[in-house]
Amino acid sequence: MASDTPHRIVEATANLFQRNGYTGTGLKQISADSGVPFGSLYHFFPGGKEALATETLRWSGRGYATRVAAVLAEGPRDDLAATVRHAFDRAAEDLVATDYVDACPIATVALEVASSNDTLREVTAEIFGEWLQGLDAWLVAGGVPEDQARALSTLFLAALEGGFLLSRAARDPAPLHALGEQVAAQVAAALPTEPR
Amino acid sequence: MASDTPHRIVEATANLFQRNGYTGTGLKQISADSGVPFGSLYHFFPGGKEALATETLRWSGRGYATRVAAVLAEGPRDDLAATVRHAFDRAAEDLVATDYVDACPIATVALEVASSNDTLREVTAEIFGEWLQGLDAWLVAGGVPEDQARALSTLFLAALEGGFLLSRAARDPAPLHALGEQVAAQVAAALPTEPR
DNA sequence: GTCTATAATTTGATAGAC
DNA sequence: GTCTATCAAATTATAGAC
Repeated sequence: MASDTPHRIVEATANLFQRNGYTGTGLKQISADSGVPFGSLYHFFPGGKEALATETLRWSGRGYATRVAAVLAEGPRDDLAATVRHAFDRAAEDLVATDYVDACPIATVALEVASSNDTLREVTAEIFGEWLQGLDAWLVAGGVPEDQARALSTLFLAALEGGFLLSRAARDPAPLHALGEQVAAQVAAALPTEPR
Repeated sequence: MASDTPHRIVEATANLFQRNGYTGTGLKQISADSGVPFGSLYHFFPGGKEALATETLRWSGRGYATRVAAVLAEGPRDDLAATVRHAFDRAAEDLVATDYVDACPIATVALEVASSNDTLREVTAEIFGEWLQGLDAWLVAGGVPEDQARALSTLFLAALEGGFLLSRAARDPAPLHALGEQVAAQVAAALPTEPR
C-alpha cells in the first residue's frame, strides 16, 4: 500500500487537468508523468479516460473543499467579512506563488465538458453543489440568515471562479483582491448586527 | 464579397469553441462545419490554428461586447441596479434558450490556454481588459464614483463568468439570477444618492 | 497483474495537382 | 487561388506476451 498506483495516476491527471484541461491532456502523458505503464491506466480505470476524469474530478473536488475550509477556519470567528477577504487574498497568493496554475481544479474541465459530455458535466455539477452546501453551512454558522445563505455562497463561489479566470488571463492578482473586498461587503450587509 | 470565406471560417470556429473549447476543436471539423476546404484554412490563416484562434477570439470578443452594451442600453437610465439585474436575467434567458451553450465566448478557451499558450492567453487578457474598460465607463456614466468603478466592473464580469460556469454545469439558470441581485445590490450601494 | 506493442482514428500541417 | 491527398505525430483503446 506504500505507493498507491491508482492514486498516483489520479494525482498526475489532476495536475495535467489544471494546466491543459480535459481534451488537452493525453493518457500517454498521464502515463509518463505518473510513471505508471500505459496499460495500467486501463487496468485500474476500465472505463477509460472518462472514468479516470470522473475519479480525478471527485478527488480534486474533495481536496479543494478541504483546503478552502482550512483557510476559512483561519479567519476570526466573529468577523465573517474579514475571513472572506482573507480567503480571496490567500487564493491570490497561491495563484501567484504557483505561476498562475493553482486555481480551481474543476472550472476548466467543467467549461470544456458543459456542452460536450453529459456524464462529466454532471460530475462537475455535483462538486459545485457540495461546495455551495459547505459554504451555506459556514455562512449560517457565522450568523447569516438561512434564506440569504445560498445567494451569498453563490456570490462567493462565482466571484472566486471569475476572479481565477480574470487573474490567470491577466497574470495579475488584482481582480481576486478586489473581489474579496466586494464579496466581504455583501456578506457584512447580510449580517443582522450590521448597521443600516 | 457576398459570402466572405474567412468570416465563415471564424464564425464556425467560434461556434465550435463554445461547445468544445480550443483543444477540443479540430481544424477538420472547422472545415466541415464552415463548408470551406481544408487547404483554405491555411490559405487565409497561414499561422495555423493559433492564428485562427486569435482572430476568432477577437471577433467573438467584439461581438459579445456589443451584445452586452445593447442589453445595458435597454435598462432604465436612472436605475443602474435594475439594469444590472436585467443584464443577468437576459444572460440566463439566452443560456436556457440555447440549451446552455450561449455563454461567454472567451472563458473556456481562456482557462484552457492560461497555462499552456502564452500568445492566446494574452489575447484573452486583452479582451477581458477591454470589456472591463467598457463597464467602467458605463458605471461612471451612471453615477458610480471613478475610484470605485474598476472594483464594481470586476465584480460584474467575474460574477457573470462564475454564473455562467455554475449555471452551465448545473443546467439551472438560478445562479445567474441570484448573482444579478447580488451585483445589483453592490452597485446600488456605491451610488452617492444611496441612503446609508 | 504488469507491461509492451499495436490497432484504428484523429490531430495539425504541407505538398502539389488543377 | 482552390482544393485534394497525404504526412508525421498524436489520440483513445485493445490484444496479448510475460
